[in-house]
Amino acid sequence: MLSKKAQYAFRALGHLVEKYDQGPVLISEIARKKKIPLKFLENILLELRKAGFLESKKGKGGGYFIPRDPAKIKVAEVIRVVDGPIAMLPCVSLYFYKRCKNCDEKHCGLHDIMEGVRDATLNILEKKTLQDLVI
Amino acid sequence: MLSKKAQYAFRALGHLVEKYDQGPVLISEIARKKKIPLKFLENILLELRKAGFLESKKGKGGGYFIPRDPAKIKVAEVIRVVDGPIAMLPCVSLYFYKRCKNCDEKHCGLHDIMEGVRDATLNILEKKTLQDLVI
DNA sequence: ATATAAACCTACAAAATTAGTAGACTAATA
DNA sequence: TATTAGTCTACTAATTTTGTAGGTTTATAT
Repeated sequence: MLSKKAQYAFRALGHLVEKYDQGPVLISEIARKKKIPLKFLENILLELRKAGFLESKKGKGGGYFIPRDPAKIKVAEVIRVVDGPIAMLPCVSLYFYKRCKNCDEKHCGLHDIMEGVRDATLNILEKKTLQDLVI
Repeated sequence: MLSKKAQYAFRALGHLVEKYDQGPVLISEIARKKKIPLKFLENILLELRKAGFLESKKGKGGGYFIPRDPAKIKVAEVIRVVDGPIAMLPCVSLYFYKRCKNCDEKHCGLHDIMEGVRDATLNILEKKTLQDLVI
């Protein structure tokens, strides 16, 4: 399951995609429109900005905006930044790999199964982008 | 990510698949061989038994065993019992569905994306069985 | 019968993670 | 220089995860 934080992040990003190229959007507007706790959203947007998915502008007329083509920002990337690993086991994660304690990956059936699941999942999430958030 | 509990569950089930049709296996043996905390494992096996994936026998010569063809018990079923939902969003879960608050599933891009992920994932996990845990 | 073996069961506790809040700080604009 | 709006750190509260304790029940062997 995606965390609430990740779900909020996608809701906010969806809003910003709709306002793409229309200048900065206030955090408070996003919070109100999308019913997201304001201070929580602040932290989330900050994190997304530090990861390069968003840019911001301070002071009057400021706010957040998507700084590049939303169709170039992959859903998989966003999940990794906000929630961490996508895979169902550490030992099959591409970006957060940790070897299994007490189990040999070469002879572990679960490992192989979850490798398959990871590939099937990433096959979708690496293709879908922020643009796909709005219909 | 699968919880530790689920990972332990699969490790234990793998051991029991290897001992399939060889009579009951002691919890303590599984715990020792698979390096799983004994009392935690007790609870896990109990849960698996109540879900019908295992049977047990008390007293001397007792223990746990798989009561039917391991190739008939799906990995997806086990995950649902131990960890709950497999889907990445409540609103696309088949067995643990909850509608989205503040978002219309008909016009939610994330919903559609995660529906695809769910299908791709289940396509694997509904086919793989306990038999696939051992290689 | 009785001792022993082994699973059963409930409840609890500790640790980790997630969700959300507070409040002072910095930068941009008017 | 007042106001607007994002930045940042740290904290708290809630929930979930990961275990543990300890007595109860049931089956077997002597």
